[in-house]
Amino acid sequence: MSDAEQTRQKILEVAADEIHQHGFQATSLSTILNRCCISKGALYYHFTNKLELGYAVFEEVYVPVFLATWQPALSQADPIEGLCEFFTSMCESMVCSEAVCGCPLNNLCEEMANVDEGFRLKVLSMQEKLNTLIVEALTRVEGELREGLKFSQVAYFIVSTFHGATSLSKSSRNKELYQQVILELCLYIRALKQ
Amino acid sequence: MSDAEQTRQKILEVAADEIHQHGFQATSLSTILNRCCISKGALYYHFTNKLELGYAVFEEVYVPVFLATWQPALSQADPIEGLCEFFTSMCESMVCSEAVCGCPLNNLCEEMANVDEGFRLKVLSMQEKLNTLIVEALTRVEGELREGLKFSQVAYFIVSTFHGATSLSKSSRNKELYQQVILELCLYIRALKQ
DNA sequence: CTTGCAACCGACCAATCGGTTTGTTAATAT
DNA sequence: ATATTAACAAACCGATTGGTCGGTTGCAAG
Repeated sequence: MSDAEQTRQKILEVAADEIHQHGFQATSLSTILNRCCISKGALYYHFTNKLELGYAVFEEVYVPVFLATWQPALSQADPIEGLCEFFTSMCESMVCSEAVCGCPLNNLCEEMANVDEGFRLKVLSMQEKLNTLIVEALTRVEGELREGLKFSQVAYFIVSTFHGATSLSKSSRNKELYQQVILELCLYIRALKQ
Repeated sequence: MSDAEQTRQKILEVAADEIHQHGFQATSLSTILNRCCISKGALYYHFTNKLELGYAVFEEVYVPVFLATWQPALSQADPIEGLCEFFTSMCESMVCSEAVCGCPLNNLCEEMANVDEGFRLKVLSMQEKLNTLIVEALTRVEGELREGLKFSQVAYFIVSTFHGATSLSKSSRNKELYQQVILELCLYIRALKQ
């Protein structure tokens, strides 16, 4: 990797972390510059402005991580159990002490959907993509599931609940509340089977 | 109401709207001043600083509205149907064209839980309060419900899903997706009955 | 008639914001 | 050897931020 590319990646990495922690609007470029030990000239050499930096973070950091997080659960032989184990492991890997920053994508959705159309469409696109993945996984084991289920509706429901649980854990900083919602969600998911 | 109190209320009202639309941090005091047609002196006569104004908006605007929104649904003879009708009506009253700003409390939770401890605790307190209300409502009709239900867990689950659905509607600006999650949520809630 | 205070005005402040511009340096191409 | 360019550094910019402060007004009590 060239020096320039290394600089760019460092900026993306730090920016992703800052945006995850403080949101896009509250993220200060000067903070990113300090953490990267670079000058403003370097940043504006690689990105045209703050918004484009935000888009790049979304596309090149958040999206790949997001997909890599969900994919394994859904590509398991039994996606029902795959999802339940995924949610449960998210629960266990949650460290109480450190600040809970939530899902970067969901955060951007909450913060930016009304502010910038670009962010809104990108987030929406990812939500639809995830929905498709879940629907495909459910369709794969359709025979084992109850009849009359609307897969897309179920998929949106699952993701909504998961994000809602994440939101709850933000305010409570309490593993337990989060765990309760996840437990109930797993009950719901397993009840999709016949 | 005295002139001073009228000024204070006007500030609260406008600030509540601005925070709802743009979040707390992105809300500019000068915008509030312009909309209220008052000077900075007036604002700082009534509130010590921006944070205290935010707290006041939370306590005196958001909380009462929040409770007044949920209470009727839960105090119905059949809270199960009450909740379903409440969610459905939220769905119908949603105007597609106008920007969806989400639930003010949930917004503050997402934005401020990691930023300011005061906001976090206030939001958490309201979430617990709402949970208690739902648990009480469910307990009231315990006989009609399935056995083995953990009411608190169910309550947190319901609220999480509802907030997740709101978040989804933010990015999609699509009544339909929101409606789907709500439909599935109503299925879940009604299935709580024996 | 005066004194006092609640209620408010608006100029001012330092700090910070995102963004621009000019300058420098090392490497590479000619 | 010279010219060009990629890859930055750093000073600088106008705008805006939350916040302060000395002054002003209207009313009400003495």
